[in-house]
Amino acid sequence: MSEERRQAVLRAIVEDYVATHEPVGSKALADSKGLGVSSATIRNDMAILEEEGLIAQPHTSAGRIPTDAGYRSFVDHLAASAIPDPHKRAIATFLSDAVDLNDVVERSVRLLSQLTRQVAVVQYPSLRESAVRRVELVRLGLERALVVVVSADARVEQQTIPLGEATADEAFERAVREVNEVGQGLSGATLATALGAWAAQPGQVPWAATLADVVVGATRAGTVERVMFAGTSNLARAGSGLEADTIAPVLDALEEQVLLLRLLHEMADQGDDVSVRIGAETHHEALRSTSIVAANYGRDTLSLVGALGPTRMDYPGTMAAVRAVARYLSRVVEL
Amino acid sequence: MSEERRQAVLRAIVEDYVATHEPVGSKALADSKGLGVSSATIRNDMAILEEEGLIAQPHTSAGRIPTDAGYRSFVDHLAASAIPDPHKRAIATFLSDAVDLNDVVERSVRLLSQLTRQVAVVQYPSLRESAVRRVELVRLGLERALVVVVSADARVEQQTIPLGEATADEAFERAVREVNEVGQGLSGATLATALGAWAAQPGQVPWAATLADVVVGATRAGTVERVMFAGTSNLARAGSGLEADTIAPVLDALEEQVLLLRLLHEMADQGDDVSVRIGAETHHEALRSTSIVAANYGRDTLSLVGALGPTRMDYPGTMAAVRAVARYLSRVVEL
DNA sequence: GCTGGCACTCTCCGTGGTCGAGTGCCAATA
DNA sequence: TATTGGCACTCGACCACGGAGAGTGCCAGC
Repeated sequence: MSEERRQAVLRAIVEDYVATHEPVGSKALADSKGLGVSSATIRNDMAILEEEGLIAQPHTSAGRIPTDAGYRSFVDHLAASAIPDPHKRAIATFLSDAVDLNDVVERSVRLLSQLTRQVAVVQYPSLRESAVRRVELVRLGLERALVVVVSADARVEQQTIPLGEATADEAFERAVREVNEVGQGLSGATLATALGAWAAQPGQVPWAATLADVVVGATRAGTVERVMFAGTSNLARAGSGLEADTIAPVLDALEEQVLLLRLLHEMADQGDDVSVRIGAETHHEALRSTSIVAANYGRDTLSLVGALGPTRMDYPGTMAAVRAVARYLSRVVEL
Repeated sequence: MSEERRQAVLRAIVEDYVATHEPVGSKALADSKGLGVSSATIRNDMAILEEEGLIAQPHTSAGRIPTDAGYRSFVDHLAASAIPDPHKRAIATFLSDAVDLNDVVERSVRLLSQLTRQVAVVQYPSLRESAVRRVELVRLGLERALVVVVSADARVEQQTIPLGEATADEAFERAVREVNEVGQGLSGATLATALGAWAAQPGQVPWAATLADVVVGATRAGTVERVMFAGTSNLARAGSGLEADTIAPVLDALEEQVLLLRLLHEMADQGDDVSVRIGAETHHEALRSTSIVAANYGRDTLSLVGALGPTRMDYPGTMAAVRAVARYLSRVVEL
């Protein structure tokens, strides 16, 4: 009753079930896979695996299917597999001529959804703290203005602020000029104190403090967090294996980006190369029958890419694709 | 055999079918709705409506369901209904404290999806032609740079350009300064000729023409067209009435924004208050069993908001909600 | 510790029969 | 002429039944 063989049986069950979407029986396993033992032996192993909670039968006298714990064990015993060559080429082609950060993210997410046939998720790279390059103010009506902050690492942030009351043109222009003079090239605490001092000057426009806050906020690390996703149709596609009524909550969870972000962050904190959450491990009711494979890319640990699909997914393939895309994204972003 | 009564019968069929999602028979109609005639009469009317192609029976001896043409007739004979008060209040609350254009769009789309229980779509307001306010260039590595164009009407566009070869810092800075001097405050053809002349000057950096193009492009009308959507889960929700296998193509169509944009534009061109495309009228295979209700908002005809759902949708309600959101959006955008 | 065999238990699927909603048509009526 | 009540008919939905087949657990033998 070798421990090894039982792992092999589990692996075989997972692979077969993922491929066929049908409970797998002892006989079929003994025949097709080259385990070299009879179906009776496999039945014994199955009984033990079931006691350990790794597999289950949907109803008496049906084949077995892996439980969440079973998938977990399967994934944990998985050796990193190579990235298929066609994928490599696809990635290189797809991402090579992106115009824009936005474009890179968009292409990545589409590509990943195609490679994995799952829902792909990419989190926008969040800022490292960076210096102010230029601040622009544009009037919107009498009492509002749009602040545009261009930072040294080529990010653009925009936000509107209330002016409180009508401000004369000269005062308006002067404020813009001064903010640029004071803030340009500064970042972090230095920037905050410099702009704070400026805003506190007597005779300053009343909205100076607000403006200062916005500029400081725009250059701080991690201000903007957005996720983009693609391939939601893969959830609904025939053979995804998700029940019709479980799809709606998943779509909701995706649109509720906050939820997804928190989850991705938790996963990133584990710091592995690629990390996997299976079924209930996501700690979200809506994602109970889905799994997420995620990896971070770039230098900091805040940039994330992942794929989401039914727990019954092709883990090795998905992990390889996520790893590959993460790697290429790193290369592009770290330029 | 009054023409009027037949319309009433059709209306009753549509309303009943939308409510129950089940084929409606002559007896049920005669009983519940106050048509004041017997079921036999209704049967006669139904026979005529069926000849006209407005209703059909899924199989012999079942009730009738409206065809696409039936919905069309129903919608065409519809009087504009009032916007329910709770909706009015919801809209006012939801949109009042938006920070940002992006924020307005995002809130609108979420709101509309909640009000209609359909997929909501909002197209970003596209630019009217506008003047250059400021151009910024940020180096990205040796051979690429990010161009940021802030235009007079507070839009920010960014794009990267190749520099072709390493450019000295002074030349780089000079180019930025000159572009701002030449372009600032100009728009349209004037801007194009001015920047064209500048780029053609002898001794100019090799990427001057590219830069000029980007700046001109960024201020042209209709450069950026994006749609944002929300409520995709409504497609999958129980009782949406869509078959599981028709959902995937719809999700694909949504992600393929180009397709959706073209369709919305066609609808806008009809110029009605609210326009409706039913089933095959969308001219897209994937949207064959869905309908779209759309309206434009703002001054120009390029800004669009709409709701997409199964052909069997609550047209009066959806139309009212779309109209309401469009109206409020107009108010916000036209500030 | 592995294997073959056997009895048992399920689900799946096709059959056949009943039920009832809904129809079309027709003759009678206002 | 339009409407109505009545009647025979059709066809899908539902249910019960039963056989087939896949898969299991257990046990005795190697």
